[in-house]
Amino acid sequence: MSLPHAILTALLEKPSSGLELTRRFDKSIGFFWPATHQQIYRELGRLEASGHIRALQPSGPVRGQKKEYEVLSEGRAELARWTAEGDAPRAVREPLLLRLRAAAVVGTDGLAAELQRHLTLHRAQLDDYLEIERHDFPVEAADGENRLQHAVLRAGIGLEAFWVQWLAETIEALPSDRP
Amino acid sequence: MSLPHAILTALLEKPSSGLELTRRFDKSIGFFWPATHQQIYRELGRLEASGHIRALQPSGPVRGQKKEYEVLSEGRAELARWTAEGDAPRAVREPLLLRLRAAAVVGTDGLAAELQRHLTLHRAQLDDYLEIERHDFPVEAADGENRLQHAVLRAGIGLEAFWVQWLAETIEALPSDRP
DNA sequence: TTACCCATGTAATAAGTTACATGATTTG
DNA sequence: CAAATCATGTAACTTATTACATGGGTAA
Repeated sequence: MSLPHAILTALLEKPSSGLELTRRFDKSIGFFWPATHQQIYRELGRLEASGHIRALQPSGPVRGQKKEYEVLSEGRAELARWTAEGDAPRAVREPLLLRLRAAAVVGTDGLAAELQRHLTLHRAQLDDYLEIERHDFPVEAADGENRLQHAVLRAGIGLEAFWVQWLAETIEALPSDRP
Repeated sequence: MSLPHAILTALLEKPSSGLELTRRFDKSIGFFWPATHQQIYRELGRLEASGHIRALQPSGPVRGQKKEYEVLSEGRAELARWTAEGDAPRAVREPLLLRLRAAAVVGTDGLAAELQRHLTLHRAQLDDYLEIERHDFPVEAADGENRLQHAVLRAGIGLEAFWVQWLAETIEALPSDRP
């Protein structure tokens, strides 16, 4: 039940249409909770039906017409409630790790290339995050209003840095490297 | 499509019944791909139907009777195929990070306690992993047959260590800490 | 013999993915 | 006006979660 709350957060930061939300997800909240435009439209419909948000232009819902949404007080209350709520940390669910376990049984063919490919991807993502940090959280304005957003970005940076390091180590230690 | 391959890997390591698989998932493969017994039974049924595995006791499938499965050569081939296959790294999807973003908008009530709770959980998981490492991968037998399994465990250790550090930093920097 | 655990399963729901459909607006 | 793009949606399918059902064995 996280997607509706991710959407409420995004809409509180700035009222938007479905497609605008999709774009913003692709480069912000979606780093930690990806969603396609189909999911977002479906969820916007539900949030509107439950009175958490409303469309700004009350004109007839014509297909192909942009529809902006804003959060109502009920939506804000629901988001505050959810924010204080607790849950267990999410498990990892990374298929690459399963592939390593499988490779221990059926052989490591193709594994080195796959690890290398992931390393490249994670390095690129890490660079993206660091660029965002340089741009949005410059050192001279350290820790102002947006301490929380910065903490979230730091999590992304830390996770990518971990993967980069682990992949490099694991590639190094792979049997095929030592004939 | 990872669960069937996780099950094939587990069954190759050791033929098991559904409930035994569930138990083993809870303390091994399931760290990186959790599954409930319902998921596992369903998937075992599919794998049997598609000829990848077979039940050992061919007696009538009586409800409540233990049923052991083993992997057939088709299943091993399928697992090898999948292992060499590639896919994109999984996104993070951690609701706690969404809560931080939400808290930046609706307030940080309850957030510190939740971060503290996660810190405790991640510390415990890290300790569990380190204990497993001490037990299963002692330094004197460094890097033998099970280099790959060790790499997977190292990933778990690295991820938990990251969360412990990030949570400690973030709790420290939380506004409510400085009145 | 009741209660508990082992073991396998069904059903319903929610969430996520993939493919496709449709209208409006801009641009060559 | 044809093609591309913006924008909103439907439909079908797969995966994951939650709750419940059923039967067998064992021990208080």
